[in-house]
Amino acid sequence: MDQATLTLRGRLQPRDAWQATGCPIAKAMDVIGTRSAFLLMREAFYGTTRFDEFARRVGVSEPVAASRLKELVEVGLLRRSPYREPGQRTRDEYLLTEMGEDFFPTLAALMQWGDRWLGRSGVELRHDDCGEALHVELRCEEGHRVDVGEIALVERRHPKG
Amino acid sequence: MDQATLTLRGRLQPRDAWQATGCPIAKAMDVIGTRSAFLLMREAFYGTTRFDEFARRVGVSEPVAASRLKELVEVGLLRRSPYREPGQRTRDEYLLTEMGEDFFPTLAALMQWGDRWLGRSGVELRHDDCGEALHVELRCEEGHRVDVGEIALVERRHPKG
DNA sequence: CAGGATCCCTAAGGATACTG
DNA sequence: CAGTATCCTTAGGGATCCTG
Repeated sequence: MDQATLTLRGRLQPRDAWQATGCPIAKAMDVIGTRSAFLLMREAFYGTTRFDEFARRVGVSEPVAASRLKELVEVGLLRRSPYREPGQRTRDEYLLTEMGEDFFPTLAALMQWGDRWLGRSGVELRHDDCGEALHVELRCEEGHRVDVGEIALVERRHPKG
Repeated sequence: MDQATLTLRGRLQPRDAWQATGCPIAKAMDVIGTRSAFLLMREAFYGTTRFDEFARRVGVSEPVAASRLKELVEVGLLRRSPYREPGQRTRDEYLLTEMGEDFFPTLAALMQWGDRWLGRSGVELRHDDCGEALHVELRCEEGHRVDVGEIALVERRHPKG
């Protein structure tokens, strides 16, 4: 029996427990479940704020960029903020909200996975201060690094966490 | 100027650097960019291995389950393994590969985000050993916890990392 | 520059029925 | 139980053209 085949198995009786409250992954994917939404969020983290930059860098058409950005604003991951360049009229730029910033670990995890399994890209994330490479990891409140094989899914203990 | 608006901004000159090698997020989303694929992977982590369990628990129709599972096997996140129940003929079950297991942090990150911003679900992940709640975090090789505001995107230094 | 309007194509996904 | 086949609807996304 392969260790890799035993992950979580049999220790997850309450795996239907969220049928009542809704699986958070399903809820998340309902809200930002498209490739273009993920890539627009990536761009937001890379500092892109202007409509046409989003469209160009992500490589989607303007109509797609427009509807995705609108959805991301409605959902609350981005917000519009007025700005004015000298001699120009006031326009809006798209900025990350706190909810949007908090989405970064998901992108980082996906980036890490893609880099490892779908071929290395030419860039990597590093810690500003010390210059060392970043990675995403699972830790418990006690600070232990947790491996995929050491995880249990349980009914939530503290309602307000 | 809102701190939340400054994330990564201006420190990401090489943000087009992967136009050559391909953005890992885009590659990942090309491979598993659908809601049903994410949810099927969730189920695989929860120990589901049988076709009809996948379809039922994820809440998708058999045709959708069939085509997604097939894609996930082709891509390499799942593999088929023969099993036999007493008195039954041999069948296949779907098991996580190493590539599939390595996808867990992405799901955990999405789960964490969804739980925080889209309403708490009734379940949570915990560390088997100590029983404490899990979370996803960003760390550098030096072991520092890294906040979203302290990240730089740079061209990769060590080609074989 | 920042979109909206329109048209078209393809992919995601549900429903039903059928097979080894 | 583990799918396939068929049909249908909707959503994602591209292309082109137009507007404030």
